[in-house]
Amino acid sequence: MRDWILHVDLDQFLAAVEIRRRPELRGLPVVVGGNGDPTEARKVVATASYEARAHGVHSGMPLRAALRRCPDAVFLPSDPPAYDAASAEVMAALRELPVVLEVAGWDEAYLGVRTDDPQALARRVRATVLERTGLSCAVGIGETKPQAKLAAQAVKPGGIGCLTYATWPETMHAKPVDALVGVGARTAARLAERGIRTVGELAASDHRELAAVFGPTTGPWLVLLARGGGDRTVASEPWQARSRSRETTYPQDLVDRDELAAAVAVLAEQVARDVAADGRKVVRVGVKVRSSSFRTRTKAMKVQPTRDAALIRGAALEVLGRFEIDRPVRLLGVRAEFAPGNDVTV
DNA sequence: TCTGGGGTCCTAGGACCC
DNA sequence: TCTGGGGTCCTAGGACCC
Repeated sequence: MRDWILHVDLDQFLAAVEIRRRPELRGLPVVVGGNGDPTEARKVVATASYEARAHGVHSGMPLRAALRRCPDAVFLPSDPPAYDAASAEVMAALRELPVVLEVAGWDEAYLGVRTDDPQALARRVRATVLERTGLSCAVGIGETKPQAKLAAQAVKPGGIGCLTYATWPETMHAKPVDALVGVGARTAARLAERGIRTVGELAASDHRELAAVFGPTTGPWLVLLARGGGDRTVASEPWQARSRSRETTYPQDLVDRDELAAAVAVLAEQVARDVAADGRKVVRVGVKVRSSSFRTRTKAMKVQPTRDAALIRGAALEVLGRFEIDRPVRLLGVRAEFAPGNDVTV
C-alpha cells in the first residue's frame, strides 16, 4: 500500500452545470458570464463549453469578443448559488469514497489515498461523480499535488493520468517553465532573461542564484517545483478564509467624489454582510481603485477587531479619502482581512 | 475586444524598538 | 558624536490561480 494524491478536475464546470439543468443545450456552444447579455460592456466569459472553445472563446475574454467569434453561442448569466450547490454535490459524492478530501475550489479537489491501485480508484472517482451528479471530471494521479494537478490537466476532458517523480523528467523537462502551476507569464519572462526557458533548465538551476533574484522563498520553491516537488499534504479541515472582498467594474467610469464614496459604502456594506455571515472579526480594511488608464492602487488600514458594518464602512471611506484621484475610476473594491488563526465565534 | 471578480501568498521598504 | 545590527509591525504592490 502506498500514499497517492489524486486531483479531481471537473470539466467546463459552470457550463456543465448549466447544460445539466437544460439538457437541450448539450452539444451547443454555451458561454457563461455577466448577466448573460453578450453586448454588455466590461463583462467577460467565466466559462465556455468545449463547442464554444472550438470557436476561440475562452475564459476572461470580453463577452463582446466572444459574441463576435461565436455569434450562435447561447449566452447565459453567471449563477453562483447554482455552482455552490453543484460543487457541494460533487464534494459530498467524493466524501463517500475511502479518501481524505481537500476542497480546492468550485471545480477542484485533492484526494489523499492509500492504495496499491490508484488507477482503479481514479476510475471509481470518475464513475461516482458521474453517477451522483451527472458531471464529468478528469482525475490526475501523483506523488505531490503539482504532479497530480498537471496529470489531470493533461488528460482533460474526462481522462485519467498519472505523473510521478519517475516519469517527471520525460514528461515535463522539455516543456516551457510556464507549464508549471505557479509560474505565469511574468516569472517566465524573468527566467528567460537568465536563459532559463524549460522546466528541465529550471530544475538544473542553482536555488541560491534564484533566491537572489526571486527572494528567499520563491527562488528555491521554483527549483523544487521544476523537479516535480511541492506540497503533498491533503488537509481535510474546512478552509479558513483570510479575507472577504467585493469589487465592481462600473459600466461607466466614476468621477465625482460623492459618487465614489457612495459606491465604496455600498461595497463595504456587502463585505460587512459577508463578514457577519462568516461570524469572524475584521482587523484590516482595504480599498482598491482602478483608474480609466487601468492603473490599480490599493490602500488599507488596521482596525480594532470588529464585525460592525458601520465601522467597516467608516474605515473604507477613510481609506478612500487617502487616495489622490486624478483620473476617472473604472473599478472600486473593498476588502476585509480577518485576524490570523481561529477566531470564529457564535 | 480594451482588459471580471474573488481569492492567496510573497516581497520590499520604512518605522520603531532594543 | 556617530554608528551597528536584529526583530517586528505595518503598508503597498505584484504574481498567480480558478
